[in-house]
Amino acid sequence: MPELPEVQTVVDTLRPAAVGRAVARVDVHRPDVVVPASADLAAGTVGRTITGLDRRGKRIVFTLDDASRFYVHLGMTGRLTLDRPGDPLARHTHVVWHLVGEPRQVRFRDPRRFGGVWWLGADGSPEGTMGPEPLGLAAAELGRRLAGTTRAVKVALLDQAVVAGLGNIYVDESLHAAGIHPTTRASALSADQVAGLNRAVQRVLRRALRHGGSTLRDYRDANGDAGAFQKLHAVYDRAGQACRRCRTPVERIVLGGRSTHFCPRCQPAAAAPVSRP
DNA sequence: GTCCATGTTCTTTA
DNA sequence: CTAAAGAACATGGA
Repeated sequence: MPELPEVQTVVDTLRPAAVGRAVARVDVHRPDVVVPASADLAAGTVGRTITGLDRRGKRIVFTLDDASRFYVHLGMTGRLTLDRPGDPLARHTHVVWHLVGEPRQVRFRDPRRFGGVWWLGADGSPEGTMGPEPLGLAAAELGRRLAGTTRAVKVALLDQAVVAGLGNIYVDESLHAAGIHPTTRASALSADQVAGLNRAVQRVLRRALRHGGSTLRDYRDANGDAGAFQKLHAVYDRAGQACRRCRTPVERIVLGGRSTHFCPRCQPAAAAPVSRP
């Protein structure tokens, strides 16, 4: 479910209820969603106060008053929601945090379990090999990162080590907004194309943030509300439908194993695209 | 039954 | 050796 706009919206809707609250109790219904397996999430969080809630890439980072941290990744179908104790516990709810002085509890639910909870302690970092945040990124830096790979620009932008936070929806939407064909080799982009792409990424992400992200199926913010940006998608999940800019039918191909949507008129094929089957 | 899905990581291939 | 391509993970909906 989650790319940068969705994850940021979860953080924004969860923060007022969570930050400043002490953790009264943690129910771990499914211990194997906690990484590493040796971590004791309950022991590390009960009695601590949540002092920070932030997003880094697609990771939701909780900071506690003893400087220990953990992050939640929503994977494909994960949700972090605020629910009343009386609300029925949905299937695949793996962890519940009870807070002091906040009637709602924080529930982590993830049917496919591609997501999870990563315990960092006081010394660990949520960074990993993640690249920079796309909002505020300089075009020259994006250009340096794309120049280093011959992969299709679509595939390169999905790589969290290149830029953090983009996923299948926003890569397709950004490439459309920039007028760049998804099979174009990343290293073959001109400086002008990179600059345009950088602007397009930021414009698309900011618009999506204003609309609370995209809800295709699973995504909800912490209050359980769906996003609205899916109604404004130009190409994503719109194969065969009219491009919102030029009315040409949107095409769908597979790149990097992922559905890829583009407008053949707005995004003309490059002279030497990455070959595809 | 089939195919597909907002993601990441491991394995295989070139 | 490295980079790229493909498979795998687990569940549910169309």
